[in-house]
Amino acid sequence: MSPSISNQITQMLLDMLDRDGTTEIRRNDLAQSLGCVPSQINYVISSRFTPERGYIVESRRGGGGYVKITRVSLDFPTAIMHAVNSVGSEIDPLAARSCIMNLLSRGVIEQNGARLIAAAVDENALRPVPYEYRDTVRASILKQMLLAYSQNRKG
Amino acid sequence: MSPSISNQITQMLLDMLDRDGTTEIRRNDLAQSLGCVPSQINYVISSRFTPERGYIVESRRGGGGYVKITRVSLDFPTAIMHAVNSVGSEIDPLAARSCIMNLLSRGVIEQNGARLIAAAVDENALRPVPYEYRDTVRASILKQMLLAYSQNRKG
DNA sequence: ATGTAATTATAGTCAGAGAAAGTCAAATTT
DNA sequence: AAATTTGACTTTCTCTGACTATAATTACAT
Repeated sequence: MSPSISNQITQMLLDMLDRDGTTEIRRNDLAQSLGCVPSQINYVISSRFTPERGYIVESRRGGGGYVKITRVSLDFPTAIMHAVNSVGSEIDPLAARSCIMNLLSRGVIEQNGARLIAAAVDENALRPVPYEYRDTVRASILKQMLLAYSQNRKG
Repeated sequence: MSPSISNQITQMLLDMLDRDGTTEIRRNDLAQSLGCVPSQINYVISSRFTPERGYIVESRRGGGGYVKITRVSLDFPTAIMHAVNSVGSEIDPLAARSCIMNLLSRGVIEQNGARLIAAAVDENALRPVPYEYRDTVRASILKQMLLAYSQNRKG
């Protein structure tokens, strides 16, 4: 893991979330204590704690304001369907990765499956497809695989 | 073994890999320290650390970016490596299917894995890719997935 | 005491600068 | 001819700060 500030913030938030699945912060304080500008917290949240990835974020401005992050969890079929539906007709490498990681971290899919799916939709595997089609192909493969995955086992 | 810069880079990466099978570099730093242009690192990676030779490469751009190379474990079934090498640069749906079935029937891969791989290289998933590229893409994906599979525990 | 205005305390947005890595094809070496 | 070397250009990800939006609190007038 790279030592970028964004990654530190991410890690810190994940640690807090690991305790009870929810965390509430004061944006400015956190930024202060990490030595970055407040808006970077927003950047991290919007690039990593997305609904796609299984988080809901609420906030409030003004005096006594806060930012609250909650990790949501769904049952297997619902989670898979949700994921499939969220994919759309195109998906870029980062979003695909997020989608897979999200399912993995929530225990919807397993490490082995995640690896296979990740390998299939990786930019590396898709190199031979013309750039303009890549995200469309990625979406197609991802959806097919998730569907196939849901056939896989014990519900 | 000429002392070309590419060979030096290769050797350095191999040395790093010998420690724990994985290595993460900052492309620009490495290029700097070896006195070559950054893009030469890409050349080395794409010419020597290929899936056929048993390497998985991941990377990230932007601040805190990196290039990570992983060598699949030395004790993984040679059968998989054989399969990867037998695939070539193109493969049609039928051949792909029989490749997968073959590995499955020999117990090299499992039902679940076979299903995922089959889904990914299926004509259905690849529909969005122009016909002329399909078999090439299929080959690329298949190889990447088999390689990823060989990373799975209890293989 | 009550309603309104001013002030203060937060958080959000966005565009631009900065930091890596990737691509491609021409030039060079082997 | 094939492999290597190079650098100009592209794409992606991160960081920053000026500006905006909203909520709570305080001040003030009635």
